[in-house]
Amino acid sequence: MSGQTADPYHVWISEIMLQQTTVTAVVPYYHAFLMRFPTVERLAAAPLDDVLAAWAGLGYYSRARNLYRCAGDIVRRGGFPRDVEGLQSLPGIGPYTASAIAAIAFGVPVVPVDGNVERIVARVFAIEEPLPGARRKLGREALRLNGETEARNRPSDFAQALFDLGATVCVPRTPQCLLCPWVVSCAAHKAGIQAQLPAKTPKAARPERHGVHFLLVDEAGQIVLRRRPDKGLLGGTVELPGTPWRDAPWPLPEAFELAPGGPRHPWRVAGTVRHVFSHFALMVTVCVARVRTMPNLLPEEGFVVPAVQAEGLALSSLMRKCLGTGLEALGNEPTA
DNA sequence: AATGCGGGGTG
DNA sequence: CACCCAGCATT
Repeated sequence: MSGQTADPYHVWISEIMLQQTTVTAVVPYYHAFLMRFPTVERLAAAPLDDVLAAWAGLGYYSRARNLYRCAGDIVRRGGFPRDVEGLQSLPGIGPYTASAIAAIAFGVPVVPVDGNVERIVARVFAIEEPLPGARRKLGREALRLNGETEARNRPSDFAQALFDLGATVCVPRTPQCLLCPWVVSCAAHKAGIQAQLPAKTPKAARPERHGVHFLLVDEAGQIVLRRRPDKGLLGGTVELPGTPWRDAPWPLPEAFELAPGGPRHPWRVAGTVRHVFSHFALMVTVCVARVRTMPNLLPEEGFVVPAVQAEGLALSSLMRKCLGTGLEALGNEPTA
């Protein structure tokens, strides 16, 4: 598997399979796949279902669909693009995979930067800037590392050597520094921080907020909705009536006081819905109740609409989730 | 910028 | 057994 002779079809298949997937998981699939689809032409000519069947068990099945679309594109254009930009324009091929194919199949002097390479580079140069912000910097340093190695003029060998090192020695949690050929020049090892790198931006600690929303259904299949104010979060969208969203969870009796038609309905908990906004996460408890006839509602409590018309309204994805949870619970309930 | 997409490995 | 992993497409 060295140098400029690797078949781009083989490289492409293996790189797609190796996205988010370990080598040991890929190997049997890879061989079986190439037996079944020996060339890109044979792949493009096969039924999609055959391709999906060959992929079954590997996960991330959009990879298989993109692979199939991509095979058609490649055959139509008469072969693989031989540069990063052309490769990246193909479905399922992003920045990493485009660089990997270019380097390994075509000897283009680029360094494909995957998680392994990011980890190795962050450690060798002790780069403490967290990912993903440091991605560009790590890519530049990977190029610099390439220039300092014996394999500098063999992009394919350099890339594959880095993958091997990252997969077997410079592993995420417990790097095997005693086995590492670069231990003496590794800045992170020298500082004793190799296991802490690469750093990652702490996932923005979003405060969690809580609310309770209500799905009230009458015998005619009507429900109560209300419109949010035009300004602010989810402005102008339609929602199930509910409590304000606050930091503390709502004890149900307290929430029921704010339910449409008041607390005197047979409310029960249908489930919870979690939704992440940019600046906080929301946990919604969805409560449902069936009534024979709709109570009279104050205008601010909402309006009555047949449930089947709800999906035509401006429901946010949060409220679609809540409505779905509520309707599902009602559907499972023996009609009283 | 954040999320969903699968399955396998790890602590 | 909950958590973690980290390319690409989509939103």
